Amino acid sequence: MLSDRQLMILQVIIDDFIESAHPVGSRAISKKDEISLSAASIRNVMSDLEEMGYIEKTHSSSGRVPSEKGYRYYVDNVIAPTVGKSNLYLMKDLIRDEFVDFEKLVQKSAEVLSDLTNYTSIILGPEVFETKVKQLQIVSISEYSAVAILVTDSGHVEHRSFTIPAEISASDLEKIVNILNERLKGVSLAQLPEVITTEVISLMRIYVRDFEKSFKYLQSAFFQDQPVKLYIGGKTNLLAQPEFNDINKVRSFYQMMENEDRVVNLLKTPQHGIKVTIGNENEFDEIKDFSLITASYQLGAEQMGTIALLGPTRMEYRKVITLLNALSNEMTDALYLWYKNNG
Amino acid sequence: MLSDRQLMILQVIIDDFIESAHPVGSRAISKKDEISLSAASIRNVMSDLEEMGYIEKTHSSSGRVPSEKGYRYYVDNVIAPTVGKSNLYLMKDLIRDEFVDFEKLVQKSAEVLSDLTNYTSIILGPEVFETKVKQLQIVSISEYSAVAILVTDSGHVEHRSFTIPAEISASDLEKIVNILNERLKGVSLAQLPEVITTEVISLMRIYVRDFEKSFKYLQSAFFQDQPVKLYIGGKTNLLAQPEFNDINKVRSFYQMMENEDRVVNLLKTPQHGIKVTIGNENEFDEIKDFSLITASYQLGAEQMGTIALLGPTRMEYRKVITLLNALSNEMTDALYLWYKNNG
DNA sequence: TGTTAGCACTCTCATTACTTGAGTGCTAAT
DNA sequence: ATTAGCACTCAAGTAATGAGAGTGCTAACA
Repeated sequence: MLSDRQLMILQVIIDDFIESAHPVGSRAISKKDEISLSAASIRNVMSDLEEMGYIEKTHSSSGRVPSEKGYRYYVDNVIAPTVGKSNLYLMKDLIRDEFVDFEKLVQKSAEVLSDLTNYTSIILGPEVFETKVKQLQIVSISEYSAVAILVTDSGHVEHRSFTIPAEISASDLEKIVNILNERLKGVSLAQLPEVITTEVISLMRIYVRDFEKSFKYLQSAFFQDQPVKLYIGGKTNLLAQPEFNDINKVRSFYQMMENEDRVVNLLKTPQHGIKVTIGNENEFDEIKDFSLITASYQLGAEQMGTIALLGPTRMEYRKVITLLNALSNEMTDALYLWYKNNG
Repeated sequence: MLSDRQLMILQVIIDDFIESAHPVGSRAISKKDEISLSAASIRNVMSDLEEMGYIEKTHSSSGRVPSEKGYRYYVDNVIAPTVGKSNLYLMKDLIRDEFVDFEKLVQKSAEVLSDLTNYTSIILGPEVFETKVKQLQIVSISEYSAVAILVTDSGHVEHRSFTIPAEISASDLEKIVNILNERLKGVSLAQLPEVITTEVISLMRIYVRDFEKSFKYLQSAFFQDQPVKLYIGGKTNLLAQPEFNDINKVRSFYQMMENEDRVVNLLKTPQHGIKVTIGNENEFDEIKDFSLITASYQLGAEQMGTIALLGPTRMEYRKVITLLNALSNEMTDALYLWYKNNG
């Protein structure tokens, strides 16, 4: 347990370092208004804090820098209790606007979030598996090609074009669509593949000549992979951070960000609420110099998606956590309202 | 006009520099198999070339580096005549696969192109202005919201969700859709806004009560901006180039690439065929250290889109130009075939 | 007994000096 | 016209130096 004095000084060191990115020395601390101790006394405290592992030196005679353990303590014991009290109105503005399109909203949120923080924001779109098919439709473009359009009850639209094999006539196609529509309406996207392979296939076999071929095409057009939507904002923001002066860091960072799967895995967390991962706490090597803060937004008890901010370990935790908290609440509220309207 | 000897040496310098990124000295040149002159003689030639502006020194006693004028000469007089002879089969493979979806094709092309060259590829999707409305449809999601879906005769799908204002009934909405469909079918996207404001409005006024409000919503859902589709591949490739060791270059480059409008403007060229822009020849400051090679792919006489590669001025022009040429031809062919099928 | 002034010590960082090697330009000989 | 030879230039790496920031420890102080 830290004494009041130790806590105070740890806090000053972290706050100062977060702002300046330079190691903090005892003399600098003693000059702060809120500190009325001499540099020498502070040195004693710092020595204690270092022994306990909360701060460290970059070299034998340098000032002190927060360690990951230090940040962790700061996040858990200094910031956490104060979150939730202050409410952010910027976010409200963002969401209050007519809720036209969920994707737009998420995209915009990512943008705002990165602008506000100067870090990189990552938002994982809502899980679409639980949404249900509202309508399936095929618009034929020509004799040889058509577009299949799938609309879900959440207003999500997926579409694929595909070529119509010569053996299938226009009337066959129409039959297929009718069957599919009848049987698939209300089926959740997660169940889709299963329902198709069991029920629909037998139905189709009765009505449609040469159905295997038709089916193959439709399936290739639609039911393989339901990609997770990923929105990234402010990828260049981190370039402005001084810890990014090493070009190799830049390389490995951007290489990681280009790999969507990797980024998605980064955010997949079973946990609700805010989660802070500092430096090596993270399991991915590429971001062992970063901190990642994730928050989930949800609909009822069911998790929907994740918002995250990625920045240096020297991150403005207080600001970021408050912000993320507010945004995830707003999004949860918005989703709830919207869902209610869509009964 | 350059003498044979001068041309030969210029070529050696450029080839060597493109490969190594280091200034090329007279002694190094004289050691090449294809050169049978002493270093001293080469120095004389180099001195001439420098005076003419084709090469330059990085400092008073360094080897020579191609100038932009040098690259320009190389591209115009050394490479141009040899292009078109060699045909690339990799590209064919790419395009020969079932032409399922134009967007997929373009995206894949961007990827392959950047992998093959280690530069950054940028592809501008086909201009959709000339494509025509095939069908407009509105799927209502709930009492309060709906999705509008627009399918064009090129198989392109646009969709927006919007909220239905309380004053508009379901039957009104149906009427609106019917009217829109009837009048808009076959109208090109470019004409869309005009047709709507002239013809459709008056029609709607007759049939639909309180139409101004409905119209406003539909319009906001659709007819404002038709975004150009942009595909970028291998954004991180350039990071591997030695000229990218300056972190500030990295910053300004990535900042530019995040601005879609800027990138689109970069590629908008009235010219058909291959166009090479070297360093300062380009009007955008951010890429004055880069070379940009663009090729258009087309349908008939009508330009459709642009493929481009962005790399350091020290670029493998020969390879890149050949590649781009092949790809743009393949894409043009593919589009032609496809259009014929959709006659 | 906790606090502080004082001082020797350590390490980084910026500056300067030195060395080496690659490359040029010129001149004189071939 | 070509080339060998040589003096000269510059970049880049390395070593030496000094200043500045900061620490740790000890002894004096309230």
